[in-house]
Amino acid sequence: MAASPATSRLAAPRYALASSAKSRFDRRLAKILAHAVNVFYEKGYEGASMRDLSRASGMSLAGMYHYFESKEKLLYLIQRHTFSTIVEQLRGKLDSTDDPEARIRILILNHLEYFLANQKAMKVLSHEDEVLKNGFGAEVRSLKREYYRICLDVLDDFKRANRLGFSSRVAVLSLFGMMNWIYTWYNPRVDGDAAKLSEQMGDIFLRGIQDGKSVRKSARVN
Amino acid sequence: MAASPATSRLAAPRYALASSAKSRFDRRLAKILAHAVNVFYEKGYEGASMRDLSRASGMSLAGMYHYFESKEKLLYLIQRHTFSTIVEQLRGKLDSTDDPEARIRILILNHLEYFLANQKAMKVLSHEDEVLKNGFGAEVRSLKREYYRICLDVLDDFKRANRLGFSSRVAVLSLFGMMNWIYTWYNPRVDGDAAKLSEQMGDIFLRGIQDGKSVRKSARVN
DNA sequence: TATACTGTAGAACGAACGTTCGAACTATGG
DNA sequence: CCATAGTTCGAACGTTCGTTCTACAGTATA
Repeated sequence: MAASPATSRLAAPRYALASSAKSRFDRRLAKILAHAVNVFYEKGYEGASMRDLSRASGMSLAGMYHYFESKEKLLYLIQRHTFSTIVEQLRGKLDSTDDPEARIRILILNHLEYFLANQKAMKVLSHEDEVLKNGFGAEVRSLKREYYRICLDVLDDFKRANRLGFSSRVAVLSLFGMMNWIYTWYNPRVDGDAAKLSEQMGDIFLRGIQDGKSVRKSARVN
Repeated sequence: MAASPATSRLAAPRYALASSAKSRFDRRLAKILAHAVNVFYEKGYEGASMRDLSRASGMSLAGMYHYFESKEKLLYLIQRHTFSTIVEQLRGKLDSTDDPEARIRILILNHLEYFLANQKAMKVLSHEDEVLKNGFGAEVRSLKREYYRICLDVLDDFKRANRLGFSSRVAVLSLFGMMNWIYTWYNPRVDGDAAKLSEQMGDIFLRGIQDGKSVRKSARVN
């Protein structure tokens, strides 16, 4: 048979990556993933060839297949790692307070901090979110739903605490839009760091979902 | 020689499409573009093959090349048409009033109306915005800057009229994010039509960029 | 009816794609 | 020092890619 290790070690913590993975295999794989992120970031998933990816990692084309069985799995590993890390981080930080507004601020800051620190991975996550099919796609979509659920709950708490009437769904999805879109325009020199940006977006969003006489209904179209 | 018409008619209003294009050639091309939008929408630019595109238009692979000289040009024609139409529509509608807030409402409604009515084309425009290089890319980017400029001016008017202090850049780009992101989540059955959505987003955004005691600075993180 | 141009498609081009195979290398442990 | 497992890669597989060539049918003009 002579099966490759990636397929033979069926159980075992193959593809650890999240925790303190120590084996030579895991460290090498993590390096490959990091280089692959750069290539996917620049050329897109379909536009990046296995030859591009192997060149970027300084490894032969065939050698890559020792670490993962397909290009699709490579994208899956990147997306899973990125998504589960941001969910994990958010969970930890939200524990620090019960104040509903502060929790929304935390959510925004965490998202933008992670987004800007891992901009390329986050673009690959946002931009290539429909290419994974079947099993891999289902797993990533499940992580996404989990993240969405957490944020929706944070918003619902705020809404209840302040007796507000906005649609939580539209609000949270609008907020995601504001934040995820930055990969198309962010420039550190003119836009500052995550703290500055999250304060600005937080201000807009938090004022936006609260009641206020400031909005003149008369100015509405139709 | 036997040059194809697409390359031989050098001057002339080849690729009219925007205005009331009447020739058999233009009508057929418009049909192909419409079908191509569907395919790009579902598979992405790189993921869609010329064979997919020809199948969708019910035309042979070779026959397509009578209407445009490359796959890249096909994407360019789609993007240019979509973008110049939305810019043109916005220009027309903004003329109807001078009220700064009403103009922002118009901008949002126009964007969402067009976005939802041409959701597939708008996704192709948003999602495949980096694949066009050189000449084609420069032209589309120029249209994008024009649209950005108009929106920035509308926001600046509002800011000046109400003596507000927000960053117009961050505000307009956040607004684009809110609006453009909807292609990832919009469901007509639960989210209603463009008018409803633009009222909700308009409320969030307009309150968000105005001053108000509602935002507790104390709740800020760090 | 002869002439010229427009529109269409079958077949093929070379290049690039994701993936596989087997041989060769290196590291480890008895 | 040999045996074994883990790691690497050149070469090639079959397929699909975007594009082109050529021949031919349709249509309008003269």
